[in-house]
Amino acid sequence: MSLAAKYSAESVENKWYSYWMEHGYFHSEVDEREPYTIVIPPPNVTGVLHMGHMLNNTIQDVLIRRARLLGYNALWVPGTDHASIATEAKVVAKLKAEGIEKTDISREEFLEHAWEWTHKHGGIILEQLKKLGASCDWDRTKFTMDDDLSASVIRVFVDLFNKGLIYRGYRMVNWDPQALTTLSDEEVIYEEKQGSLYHLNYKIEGSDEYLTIATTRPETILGDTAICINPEDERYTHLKGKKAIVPICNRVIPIIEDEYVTMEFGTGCLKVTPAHDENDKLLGDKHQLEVIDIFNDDATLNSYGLNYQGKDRFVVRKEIVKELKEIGALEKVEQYTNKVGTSERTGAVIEPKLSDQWFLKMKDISKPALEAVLDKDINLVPEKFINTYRHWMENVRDWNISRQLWWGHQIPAYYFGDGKEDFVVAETSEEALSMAKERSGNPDLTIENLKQDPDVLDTWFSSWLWPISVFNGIMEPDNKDINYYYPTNDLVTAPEILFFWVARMIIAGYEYRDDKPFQNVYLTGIVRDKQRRKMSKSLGNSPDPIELMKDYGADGVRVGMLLSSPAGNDLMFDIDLCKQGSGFVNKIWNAYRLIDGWEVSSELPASETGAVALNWYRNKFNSALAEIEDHFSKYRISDALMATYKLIWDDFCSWLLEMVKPAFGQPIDRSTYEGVIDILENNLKILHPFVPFVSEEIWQHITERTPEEALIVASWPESDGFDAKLINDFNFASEVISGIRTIRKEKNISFKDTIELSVIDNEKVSPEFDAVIAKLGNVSDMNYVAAPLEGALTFRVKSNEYFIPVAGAINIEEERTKIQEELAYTEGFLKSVQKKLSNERFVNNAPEQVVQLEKNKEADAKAKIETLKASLSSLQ
RNA sequence: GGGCGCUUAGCUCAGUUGGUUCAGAGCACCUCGUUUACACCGAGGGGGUCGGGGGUUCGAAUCCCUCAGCGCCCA
Repeated sequence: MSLAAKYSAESVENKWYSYWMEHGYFHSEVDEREPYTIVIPPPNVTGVLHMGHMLNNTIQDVLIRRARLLGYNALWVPGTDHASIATEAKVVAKLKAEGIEKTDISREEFLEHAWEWTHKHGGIILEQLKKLGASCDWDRTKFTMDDDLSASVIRVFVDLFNKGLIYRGYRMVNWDPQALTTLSDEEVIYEEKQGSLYHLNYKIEGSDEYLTIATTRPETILGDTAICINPEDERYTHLKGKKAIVPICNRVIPIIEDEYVTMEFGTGCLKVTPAHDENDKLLGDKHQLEVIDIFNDDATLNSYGLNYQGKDRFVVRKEIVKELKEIGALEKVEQYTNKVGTSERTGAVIEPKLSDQWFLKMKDISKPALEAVLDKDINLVPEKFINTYRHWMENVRDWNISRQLWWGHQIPAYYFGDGKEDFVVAETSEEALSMAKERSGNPDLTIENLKQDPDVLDTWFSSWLWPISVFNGIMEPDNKDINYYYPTNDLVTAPEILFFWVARMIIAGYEYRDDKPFQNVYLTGIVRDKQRRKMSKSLGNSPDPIELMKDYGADGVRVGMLLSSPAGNDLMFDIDLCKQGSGFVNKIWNAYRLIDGWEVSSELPASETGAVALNWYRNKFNSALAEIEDHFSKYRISDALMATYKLIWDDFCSWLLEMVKPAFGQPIDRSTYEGVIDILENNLKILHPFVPFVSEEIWQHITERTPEEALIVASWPESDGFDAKLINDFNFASEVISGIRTIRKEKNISFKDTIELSVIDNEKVSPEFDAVIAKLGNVSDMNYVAAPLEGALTFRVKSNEYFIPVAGAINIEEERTKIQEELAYTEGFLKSVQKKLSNERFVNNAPEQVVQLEKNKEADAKAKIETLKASLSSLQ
């Protein structure tokens, strides 16, 4: 049966993925082997695969497949995240399209819709990962809102509350007026926006004088409760202790003094609006100022907005400026660029807002997590992220964990009265009831009297438990899975969520397991397009991964993704890389086609050239394997791939196969053939993590295999060392072959015509590869000679000189020029080496090795010069 | 404003504590070749004063200073 000249990816991929699934190779159970575990960074349940997923899941699959081959009990746990705000936004939008407002339905009804949506779209992304070849243990697929994971979240909340680490606070938070929820600091994106700086005049009470303040937000003057000046500012000394009148609302407010005010900025006068600016709030607290919130939750103005009540903040900004101008309170307007916080999810401009929220105290709980990374108990790859991590952890702020949403884990706090402190925290409502009875002293309380806090927890408050909760390690802290698989080995994720997620998982790990959640964190780059733009839906610059895999095959895309993705560096995605990937797959395929097409003869004696070639490749393979292992140990996945790529393409295909290839129409001897198959099998093993499909296809095509013999569960080849001299000798031979090829090309000697080759062997090279030289150079006779051959073309490798006699006259002038150029160059080189060697300080200070190397260079150059000179004189 | 990092061939990047083949790879490019696995091919080739300047050293892409440009994080 002859194989197709082009590898057909799609049918092969489906065939082997099903085969792997059927035989349960991805599934892991606790056994006596050493575990190797990865938990997937759970993608949003309703998301679809994008290039970032492609990259980090390809890396994870490479790691897990290699671990499987290395004999570990490899487990890759897949799953999805409920993505509170993102999913809720999608459901709200969907309902809206159907004419249903979230505000018109009950929480229960809304959640029904949300679950329906989740069941419909959830898992699409996991199906897409299968196309990529991801060898996850799908029997263990988890979702952050599964019953056991939800129970874990609630238990942790209650526990932290009981430890006094969770508190309720009236704090300034980032409010998204569109989603009507708070956001964590990390969910706020600061964008530079062109705005205006308005200079406004405030009348001084009891005088005709004015003072001028500068603000970017004139609508907030209605919430002003003070003017602040710097006590050192001599311009305003006379205003100390006086009062100012806010324009429009005519509120009389004190003029306070604080060093906080920068005298150089604006006018040196600051309006203080404690309800709408974090710094103003601090000032307000310090000076005990009144707090006036002028906004409704959707950022329209409330009754403090007077005639602007009910209008949106940006509308009011325009209108109020107009009114201020009319009443003469607008001094001037300047162009001003400032950074405005916007919501990562909705894009709305964030409004600082004071409200009751739940917080987690971070300072003490995060200490072990900081130390773990600084002490290298946990390795960040690349290391440059350690600094960033430390900076964040040393300045960590309390974590606002409540969100005004419905989709997520509802906060297990139950209110039994109207007072701010009239609540209890418990895992169940029954428990809450008995606690509430005790707290209130009212034994007649019923479940109906309890009102659970309507907020849900920040999504990250469930995903920070992920490496523990997927093994149910919170609810059953001593179960055999958590004891065996935890801590996990490698985490592969994007640097953008180093703090959101990675740092918090580390914190939770030490708090709940007293151990790190993972040993190594591999931070991938961000996938960008050729113009360095981040790939995004809105830009439409992101290729559809599924389409890519159709065009280039999953293996091709995997190789394409990995070819240029050093850890932590952004990767400029270029579709040509996938082309290169599928080209590589095709190359592997065709190498096998060649071997598969050979007729094998048991009668033929073992070929000597074949034996030499096989021996060389085994050594070369071992040396490459050592290099590949080294790259893997440093998480240099793309370098490991490139080393594999070159080994297969250059050494295996271009050299080995050409060396052992039988003449046209001739069979190959069995011994050589078996050697090639053995080598091919080892190649497939090291290829498998990168290109699982084509490697399994070929592996299974070589011979009939039982399920236990599948490539996916084969053994990673073991290196038994290599002979460096042998590899060097081969390199020398390959230079000779290159020399022959160059001459053939220069002189237009067809490869079909045999040549004779004579050599003056000054280097005393091992003749081991002479047969190889003869074969690949199409040399009929190879002679060792003592004197130059006259009338022959020449080339040199080191101090060896090679002669190829040709019919017809040699252009002596041309040959002389060529040799003279080589001579001039070598003499120049010798001079520079000798200069170095005659420098006493070099000889005395440099390590012996380095000096010896220079001496070797000198000797080599001298030998070569002699050869060249001899050639020249023979050309006289 | 504070912190971190980057700048090496046309592009994307290696270059490990300063010292092995006058600085490497892949891609791209140029030339030649349809030789019986593969044109998603083969053989060969060109291309960098390692961002600029200064310093330390026998020796610097590598260490130090400085200037310029770019990026990221935090405020």
